[in-house]
Amino acid sequence: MPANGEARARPASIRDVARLASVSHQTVSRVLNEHPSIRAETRQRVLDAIRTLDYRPNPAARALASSRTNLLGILSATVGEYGTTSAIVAIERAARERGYSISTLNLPDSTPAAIGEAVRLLQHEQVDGIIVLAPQVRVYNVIGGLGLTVPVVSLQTSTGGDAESVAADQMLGARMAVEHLIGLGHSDVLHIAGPQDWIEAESRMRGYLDAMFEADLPALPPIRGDWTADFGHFAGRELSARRDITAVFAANDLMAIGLMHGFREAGARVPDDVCVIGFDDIPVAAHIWPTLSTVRVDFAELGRRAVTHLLAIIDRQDAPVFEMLRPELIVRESTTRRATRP
Amino acid sequence: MPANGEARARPASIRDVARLASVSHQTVSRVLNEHPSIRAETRQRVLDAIRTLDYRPNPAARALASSRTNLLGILSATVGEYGTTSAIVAIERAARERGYSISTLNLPDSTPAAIGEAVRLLQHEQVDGIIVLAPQVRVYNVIGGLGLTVPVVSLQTSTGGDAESVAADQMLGARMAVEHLIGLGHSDVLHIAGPQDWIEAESRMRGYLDAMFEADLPALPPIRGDWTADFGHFAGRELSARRDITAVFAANDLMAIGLMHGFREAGARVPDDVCVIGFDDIPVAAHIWPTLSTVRVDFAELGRRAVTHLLAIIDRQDAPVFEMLRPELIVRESTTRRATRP
DNA sequence: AATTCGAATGTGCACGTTCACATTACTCGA
DNA sequence: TCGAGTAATGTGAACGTGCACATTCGAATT
Repeated sequence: MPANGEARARPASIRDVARLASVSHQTVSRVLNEHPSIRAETRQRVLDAIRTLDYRPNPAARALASSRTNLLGILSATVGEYGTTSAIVAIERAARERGYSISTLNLPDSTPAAIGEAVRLLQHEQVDGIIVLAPQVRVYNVIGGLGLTVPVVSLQTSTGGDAESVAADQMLGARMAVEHLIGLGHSDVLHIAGPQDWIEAESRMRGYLDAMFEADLPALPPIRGDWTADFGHFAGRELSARRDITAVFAANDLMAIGLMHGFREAGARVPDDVCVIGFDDIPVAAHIWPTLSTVRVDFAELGRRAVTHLLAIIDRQDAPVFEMLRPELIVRESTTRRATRP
Repeated sequence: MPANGEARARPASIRDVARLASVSHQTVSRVLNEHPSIRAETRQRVLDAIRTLDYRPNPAARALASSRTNLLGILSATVGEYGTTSAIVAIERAARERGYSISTLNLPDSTPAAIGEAVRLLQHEQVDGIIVLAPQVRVYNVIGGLGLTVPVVSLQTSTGGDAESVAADQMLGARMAVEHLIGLGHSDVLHIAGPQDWIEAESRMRGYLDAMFEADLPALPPIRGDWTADFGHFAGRELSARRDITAVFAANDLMAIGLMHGFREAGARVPDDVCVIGFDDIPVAAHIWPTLSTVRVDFAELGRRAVTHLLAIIDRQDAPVFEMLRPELIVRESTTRRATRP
């Protein structure tokens, strides 16, 4: 009969709990994992012992024995962007609420080698699933070709079939923006697109093209940007020479803001000479001058859906099918009704 | 001699490597952990076997055996803010480069209960160290009172002694901003501060007060904001009635931008009627109208330092002592020289 | 050639959990 | 009253690594 009055250095283990509750360690394990065949009175005794000892199962041991880690990997390419950041925060919250931890991995670049290495690293950490927030076509191609065994859910893919449920209808959002401009009487609407490889860039451009086509207006060749305000700034200065353009739909708010800056420097007034609308509704959009019209997407909700979806796959349940998230048009000063042409 | 042509379901273990290299598993372990007493030829044989089998040590097993996880916890309160986000990305990169993974935990609120629970959660994940990005005095008090065994490094603490080396000199930054305004001839400078509990808010306010005092100017009672552009907007409308104020130093860019919005709505022109300077240099600051003067802090460098510092503590080495990071004053349109008073 | 000592390597167990299987307790019907 | 069948619990062995200790090897010293 060992004297047990000593101060314990180590945290309590499952066997300590078992001893205190006068059961076997396996019974404790059953209580923890909600096995059905446990007498209510026994369960209570175990739970009491757990509380008394402030016992928490050791995740490393659990992972080793069960090869389940309760860890979700986030593979991201573009942290710093507003949308990505919001989504990540939401994912982390949602995951914690369900007992999962998050391991983030930010891609240094999106070469196939880097992507492959990143995925291998996450896989090696034995994550139970991966959420991909790297909306570049290339990334999906690489990951698809890797023959992974861990489930992967990606935000904003519009290429595959099943990932649709974790996407916002960006094409629709872009259409809403462009149709809004057309509704104001603009017929010469230019699009500043995102980089070629980006899925979101493609969807938004597609929305632009569709809206123009349906309104029977000639679509202008889009300009490829890189999402940054600096690029928008540059483009604005270049474009101000072209008097034929009366409205611009920029693929994100940062480029829209830079664009307005460029216009301003060149003497073109927004919205009087040219209207500008962005995409994302970043927090400053409502406060800059002129306040920026834009399209809002609930990135946080997207993140939560990704977690729900992924956990369903992990637990081999049917993943709930969501409709694509509907963006919201936010009209502000940068697209007020312009004087109709004489 | 076992036939080994079978397809393996499980990844290779340390014993598989040992068998292939004709050594004991312990020798493999020594090679992995860079034990000095290994014959070069043996090491090479082991390394070859590792490459052949694409072996990677199992983190869960390693954590269980050594109770070291190679995991760093990030406790954050304010993701979404530009500075925090930049720092987190940098931390993650720096940590990965040194073989550590990151577990992020975003505080839902900063009540002592939530903080305690968060820290306990991280501790229970057996993180080797924690980086705190929750610059509220309260948070440190709670954590300090917890008697933690894992090393904690926090960004931007100015209360304790040793954490100084992972901080930017925000007080200096604030002084630079205010002295800049004073240099332009302003004597009635108002400060829009951050929330009371925030260390950064206090440092920036202190810088304001010091600069005013040294210039022999009366410091106006600061207004407490909440970091958001919306608050700045509100404050701007309120303040525009006060004609005595000719310059405002806002504790961050978002409030500065909102403030300019409020002024604009009330008919006060920036910088002609009132100058505004912010803090952070968020990406849009250079592109809004008027372009925003501000103070730039290298948050990414701060994050890298935090990692360096923390790993040194974990490895029981002397932590390198950095000087506080020096902020940089960025002068733009919002604080151009104003007409001197008649 | 024997002795010594450090370098190089091997052996077995511990870490804390889950899994497969074994055992005991209880319920119900004949 | 007994057996069958299921509910409830227990036993021992993994999982893959690091640690403490034991052993062997080799060269230098006497």
